[in-house]
Amino acid sequence: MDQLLDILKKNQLSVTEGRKKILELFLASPGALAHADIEKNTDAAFDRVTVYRTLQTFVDKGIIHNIPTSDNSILYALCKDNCEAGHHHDNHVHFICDKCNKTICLDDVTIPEVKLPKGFTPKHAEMVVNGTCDDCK
Amino acid sequence: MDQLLDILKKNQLSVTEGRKKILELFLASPGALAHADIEKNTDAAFDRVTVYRTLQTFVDKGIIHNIPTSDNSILYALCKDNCEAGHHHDNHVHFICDKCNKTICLDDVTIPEVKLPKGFTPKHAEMVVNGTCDDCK
DNA sequence: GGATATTTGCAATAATGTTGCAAGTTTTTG
DNA sequence: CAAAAACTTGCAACATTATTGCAAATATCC
Repeated sequence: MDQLLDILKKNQLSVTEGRKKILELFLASPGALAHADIEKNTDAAFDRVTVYRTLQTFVDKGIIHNIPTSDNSILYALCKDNCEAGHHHDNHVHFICDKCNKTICLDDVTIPEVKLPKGFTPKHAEMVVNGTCDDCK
Repeated sequence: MDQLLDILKKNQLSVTEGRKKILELFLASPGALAHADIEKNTDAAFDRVTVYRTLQTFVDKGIIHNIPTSDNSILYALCKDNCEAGHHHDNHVHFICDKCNKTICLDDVTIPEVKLPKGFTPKHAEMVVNGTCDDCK
């Protein structure tokens, strides 16, 4: 309970039912959530628009980050503590299980550096691995 | 010209105006293309549906592959020769330039292996790097 | 508790993607 | 080379996903 308020206040956000509920979902979820998941899990108690705006707000504040997927659904997951507004540090690998379809943040697996061709300067990297997760092995 | 027919015939595809034109665009483009790019560059000569279906056909045949992006637009790029139907070998890094916004296949940069936690079995990996490209440095 | 600032829900709109089917093309085959 | 067969296209309708303006509701500040 406290954790919720803590996070919202730290980011200078008004404490509202929607934000509390959505943030709660993220804290309770082992993996990433899509917009659709959130609508389902809140029993459509909040307007679609509110969910969109809440997610956007959370991304802006650095509370969650989004994960690129090949099938092009937008997934969101909690950021680690060291993320700040507009400055994400989510340089960990994301894992998508082909069986249960869950997306999991492998917080301990950092994205390796790669040597780029001449002239290319990297700023940020994303890495997504597909396969079978621990639960489905 | 020949190259176009070659690719289509190799994949047992009927040679049609739409497929020729769209494939031509890919051959001429240094980077990846989005559905919207293709509609623009063909002056809407082909129906939206046709473009969707052509892209899907090309992906199925292994002529192009799609690239995941954080901002969730679907991008497509040509596969190297060793891709076959249903069996892609596009394990190279993709680079998105923050300045010119182009997406480039770094065919020579292969995605590094990563050590996953116990119980996780990898099957496929994607890697996307943001930054400044050779043209915009 | 009341003024101010923020957030929400609704309605309308836009963008994106999918499907069935008839008409049009391409390929095959005799 | 023409007719048949196979495939592809465009249209219409529909479904899903996302965005914006604005008034009503809610939260914050004093």
